[in-house]
Amino acid sequence: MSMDNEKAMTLIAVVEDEPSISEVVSLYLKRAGYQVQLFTDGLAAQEEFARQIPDLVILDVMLPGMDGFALTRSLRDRSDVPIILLTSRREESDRIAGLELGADDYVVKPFSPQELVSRVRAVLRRISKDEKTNSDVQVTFAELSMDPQTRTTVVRGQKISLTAKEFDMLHHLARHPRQVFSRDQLLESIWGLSEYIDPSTVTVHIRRLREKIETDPAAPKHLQTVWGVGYKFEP
Amino acid sequence: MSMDNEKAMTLIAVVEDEPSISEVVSLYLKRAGYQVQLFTDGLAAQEEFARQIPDLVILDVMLPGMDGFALTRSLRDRSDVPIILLTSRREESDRIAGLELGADDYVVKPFSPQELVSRVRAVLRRISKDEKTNSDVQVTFAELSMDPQTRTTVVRGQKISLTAKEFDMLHHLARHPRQVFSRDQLLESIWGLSEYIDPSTVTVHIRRLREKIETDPAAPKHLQTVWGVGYKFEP
DNA sequence: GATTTGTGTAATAATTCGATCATCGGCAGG
DNA sequence: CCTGCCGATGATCGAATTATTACACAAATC
Repeated sequence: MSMDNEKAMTLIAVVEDEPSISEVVSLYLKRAGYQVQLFTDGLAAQEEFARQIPDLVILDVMLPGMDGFALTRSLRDRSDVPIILLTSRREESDRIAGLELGADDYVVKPFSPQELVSRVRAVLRRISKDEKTNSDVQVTFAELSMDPQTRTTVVRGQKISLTAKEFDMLHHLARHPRQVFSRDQLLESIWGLSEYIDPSTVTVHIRRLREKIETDPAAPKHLQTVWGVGYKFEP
Repeated sequence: MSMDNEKAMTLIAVVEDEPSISEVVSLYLKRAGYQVQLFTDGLAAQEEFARQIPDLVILDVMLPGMDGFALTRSLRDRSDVPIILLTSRREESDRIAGLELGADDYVVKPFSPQELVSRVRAVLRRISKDEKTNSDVQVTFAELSMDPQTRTTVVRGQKISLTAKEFDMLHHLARHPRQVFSRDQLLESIWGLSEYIDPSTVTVHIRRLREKIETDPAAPKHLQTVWGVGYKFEP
């Protein structure tokens, strides 16, 4: 899980009166690295929003005090904060009404928390160039540049060829320079959870990458080992 | 295969009535280095859990005796043990229900045993990360700054290298400046409760840290001894 | 279908770490 | 002042972690 600073600073307000739902949602959002603020009724939320507007709002349409639509409208009067609506009805009309009022997305109950998290990511990315999750960002450093579009890699002016996995791994590390990743983290972000791969596989890939990009693979300058923790890319 | 102590000590309970499934699951988990405890019905599992709570529970939703949901609830009442549900239906509602009850992940049958192992690892990693709450807060003082993301430490403008344990310990102390910690407290927060370590080990680590961060290690300015009590970090 | 390339795993070697021990030095109460 | 703790120091040794190499099999290419 990539835990970037931007995310850690991202405050998400959840307005939902059913604790069973808000708890799970809160758990997943926190786990995804966001800060979460919970409200159980619309009026309380509105009061707080008058003080501070969060970076994203998740709103139940049906709320005590002040319903989601009204809150959406009142928020839109004052800001462009991204809004995601939770609707328990499958009514198309709800959807339309919500979107017309300025919501950015909506999720129909019952939903999986994971789906909600990905929508949050999508909206943030769309609205405020949240990028990150994007695997097609170009990386450019003094000695290394990678272009995911063409999947080409240039090291010290020399174009080199990387295999698929090698490219993905180096790209992931280079996109988060200096940040340390454990073998398991790398496995999860590059191979995913759908298959079990032995962590030592990461070790081997790192070694192969070193042979390709380091001037002295035995004393790596860029692909560094952090003992007992993992690996990191040092530009 | 990497056979670390942490894993060798990790006990996973599998509650599943179909032998064909539980056998394979058990085989793969053992191969991945975990200790496995098998149960074929919910009640038996619950009895055992009353005695000893394992490190992770894999639960079939459909069970004789006591179903997965009920067992999840009863477990959650007493502990935060990570739970992974096995569900044979693709029903969204099962997913939601399970997650609302506090399960950490779920796998839909039919699943590959490898995927299950991946998820086990992912859940365990997430949990152990959560436990080290605030373990990724940056600390910044006049003479010391530490960044857990990159695991780098800068003392008086000079980047120094700390080993894993050294970093964890200094970070813990620096995160709570001026607060005194006994050796036992430090052992518990940095090493955890799962293994017994001689308290004098802390002494040795403190000494090594002093050598690395103090201008005069014999007269420490930052890592101070509080006689008969413990140590503290003075900014 | 044969050959080349890519990938994961296993076995083995090389490091690094860190827990413990033994000993020394200093603080405090009698 | 002395003595009984507690902390500091230095060295050592086993264990855990990473590096390296070789190999098997799969997938892609010709």
